[in-house]
Amino acid sequence: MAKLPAKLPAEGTQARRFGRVRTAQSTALLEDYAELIADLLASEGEARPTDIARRLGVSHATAIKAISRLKRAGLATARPYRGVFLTEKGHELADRVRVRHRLVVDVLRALGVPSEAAEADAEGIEHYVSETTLKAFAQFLKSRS
Amino acid sequence: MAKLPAKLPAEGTQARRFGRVRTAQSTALLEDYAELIADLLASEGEARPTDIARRLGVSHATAIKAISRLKRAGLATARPYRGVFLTEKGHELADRVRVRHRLVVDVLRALGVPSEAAEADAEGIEHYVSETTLKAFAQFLKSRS
DNA sequence: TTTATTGTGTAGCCAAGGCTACACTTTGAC
DNA sequence: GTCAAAGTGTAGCCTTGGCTACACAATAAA
Repeated sequence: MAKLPAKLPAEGTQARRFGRVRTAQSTALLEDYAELIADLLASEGEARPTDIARRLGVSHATAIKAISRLKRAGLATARPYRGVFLTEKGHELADRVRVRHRLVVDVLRALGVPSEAAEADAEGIEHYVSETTLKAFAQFLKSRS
Repeated sequence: MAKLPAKLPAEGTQARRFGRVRTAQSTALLEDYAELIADLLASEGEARPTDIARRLGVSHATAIKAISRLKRAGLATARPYRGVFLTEKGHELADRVRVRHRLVVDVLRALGVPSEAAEADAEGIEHYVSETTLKAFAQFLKSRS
């Protein structure tokens, strides 16, 4: 974990926001892995490192490293040669991520973004949408249906 | 720059999207720096590493390292102890980023997101909005005014 | 049951983006 | 003109998230 900067007192709005983005970036990847693992567990009954790697387009070594970060974060468990599983915390995260993803995609589509682009962009956008914004999105969708 | 993965042929949609997100992430920071430098040049007449660092809430060493990446990318120039300047390419990038940022903020606000959250979230979101989505956003704003 | 294929895990390398520590310029106040 | 303060730059360290290469385990085929 990166050490906290020497000066914590809010240096200004911009600095605070920039910091938030950095934090989000570091969790974005764990979120993606958690979601994919939940997905594989649901559809295949198991989540193996190689499958995960293939789905994400990375090498299996990269996937395995990410999995150990998940384990360290208390999101997953894995026994050698026996696949990966999510902890309760991991499942909760995956659920939250899935809901958020759908919401972002739906809003984009409601704004007139073609499905393909909506899905693709949501993949990046979703990690930076705050609770506040999420609520507004839900509200917006409800109001126009 | 990270080397290209061995297998380029699209492994599948998910892998392609994941890859796009990774690419966007690597340019996000350069975009933020370029925008800030343009901002400082416009408002202060000069962009000094320490100011940049303060505004972003990072150490000056970090800012200086980022500036040399900007130089390597052909986006900025700098002479020792003489501040940072943007190349034409850098200015173009900064302009594009600024326009995109405004558009994202405006759309979020139009969706009912409070200004503060809209500004903060846009900081993260903007880097992942494709041209297609941007066009849809512009269209949406125009249609409802 | 041996063996080939596939999967897993580890080690080691790289670049990015953080940090602190230290040395060197510049600049501004006497 | 000197000197202290502020700014700049470099070096070195860390973690993350990529990669390849190689060794080991499991499984399927002969």
